[in-house]
Amino acid sequence: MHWADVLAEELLKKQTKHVLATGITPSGPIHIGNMREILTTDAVYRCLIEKGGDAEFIYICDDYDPLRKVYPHLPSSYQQYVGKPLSEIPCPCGKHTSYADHYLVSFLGSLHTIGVNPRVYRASEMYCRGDYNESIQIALENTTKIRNILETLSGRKMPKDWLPYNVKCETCGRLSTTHPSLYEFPNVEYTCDCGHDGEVDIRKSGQGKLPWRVDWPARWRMLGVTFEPCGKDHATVGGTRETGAKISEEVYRYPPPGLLVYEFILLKGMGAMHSSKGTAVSGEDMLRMTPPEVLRFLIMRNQPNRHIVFDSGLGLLTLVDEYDKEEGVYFGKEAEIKGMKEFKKIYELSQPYHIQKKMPLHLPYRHLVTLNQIAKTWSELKEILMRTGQLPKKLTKEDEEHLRQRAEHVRYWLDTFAPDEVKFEVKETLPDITLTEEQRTMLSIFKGKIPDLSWEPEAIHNAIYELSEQTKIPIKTAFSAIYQILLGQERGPRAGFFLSNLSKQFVLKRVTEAVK
RNA sequence: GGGCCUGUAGCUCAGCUAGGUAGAGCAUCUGGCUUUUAACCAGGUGGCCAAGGGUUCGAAUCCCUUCAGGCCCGCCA
Repeated sequence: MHWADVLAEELLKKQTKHVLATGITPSGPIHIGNMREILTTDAVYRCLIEKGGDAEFIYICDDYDPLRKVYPHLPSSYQQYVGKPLSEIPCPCGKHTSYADHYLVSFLGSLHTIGVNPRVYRASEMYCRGDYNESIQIALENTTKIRNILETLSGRKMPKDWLPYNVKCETCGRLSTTHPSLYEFPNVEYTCDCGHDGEVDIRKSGQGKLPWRVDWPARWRMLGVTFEPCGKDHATVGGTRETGAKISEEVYRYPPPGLLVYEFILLKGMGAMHSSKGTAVSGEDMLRMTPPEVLRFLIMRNQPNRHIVFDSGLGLLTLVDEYDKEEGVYFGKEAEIKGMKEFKKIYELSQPYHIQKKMPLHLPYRHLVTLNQIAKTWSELKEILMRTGQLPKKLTKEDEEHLRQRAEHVRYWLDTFAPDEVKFEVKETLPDITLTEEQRTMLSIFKGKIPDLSWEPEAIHNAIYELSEQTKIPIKTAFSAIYQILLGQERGPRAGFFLSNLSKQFVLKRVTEAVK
């Protein structure tokens, strides 16, 4: 059974109604780990629905969290906002209503692309609307209990007059610089590093926030959460997962949800992804270079508790090939490979939206890498494919859209992470190169042959071989001459294939210029 | 100090949530193909499943111990 089915069945044993939650703080651009949290939840959600469960998928945007520091992606002027809730900090680009919104909007866009559309809650709204008021009061009244749980389980020492409540300073608006000192219903007294001392009435909303370790369990009860994945960073002994479960049970009297721990996604050769460290491959990059169904495939085929190594180089091409292979097997066009388990379920879960009735058109992904460097736009690319008979005459809308999307992803990959060895550029004019005498001879014979040559990969390839024999120059040298006059480099994509995708006139013209 | 993950062919890994003859891709070798961005086709070689113990008629798979590597936590979240 697929892991998502196993989890769904475990949940259904308890009850049929479920609320699956994910919570991600919009403190910066989406990263790959977030993707895993979202997609893991989505997989369980889909399985629950499929098995007749009554499930809801929610996303809680922790936009009331204070800005921790000036992250690498921020201008240094953001120093003044450190400590303020993300929802009350101006947008870095100026187009959104707040800092949090800036990242939330693109995050939700990314989710939509990969086929995830949860119900969105914003912590800032929940706090300001008063949803948390009761939870805050419960927490404050159980200060000793919470304090004991935290000190016992996590082994950390809390300050003497610690309270499970972070006041937002009425003067400077910061959450992280205040020190609550005394709670006497309904007031919390506090001092702030900005010099302001005061007290807030917790019956009024939006005056402060529960610390994370308390906020999490409070929210479970409030929203009826029954399942939530968490990264392994939370899963350590004495970590938030453990203290959260205890606080949920003993303070909020709510059975803690199933807290699935997922492993991190590592980058090949770079280690773990981390939201605040500014890593080499952002989630955005990953989404733009990986087709959505392939990204889902990557998550779905791996058990959540195993780490995944994402290779943004040639490994990406292999991943897409593997996806296509699996697709072929799913539609019965290719034989199943021994040891390929759960391929059916994995394929289904990999689809962002619906499953196609017919198998999508396959074009080798590596080939798209070549074509994308010959054609500049999708319409040019399509024209080449049509002209060379690589596409069926009647191209369905779905297939065209599928190919166009893949072409876009390939293009982004080429612009960013593709290794140099797969890159080339068809030069607009004859590159500044020096050909040997024998190469010139070969090319001039080739020039004579072109007009009558059937412009197909094999024919072209054979013609070059004949030339090599005729002129007695090594085949390598012959190929090299062709790459040099077109690309200005020694090597290139498979010659026959490559040339057939260029127009005959263009090649003839270039060869003519080269032997002048 | 603690937690999680990993250890299966030369390399990358699947198989471990069904205990029942050890799998794939790459590499290598053979044959075919006039042989290029990690070419294609057919076939072959290749494994004490990290080590040890236990459960079992039967263990890569379940349990315990050990070893090695990776990541995370021990500020905040």
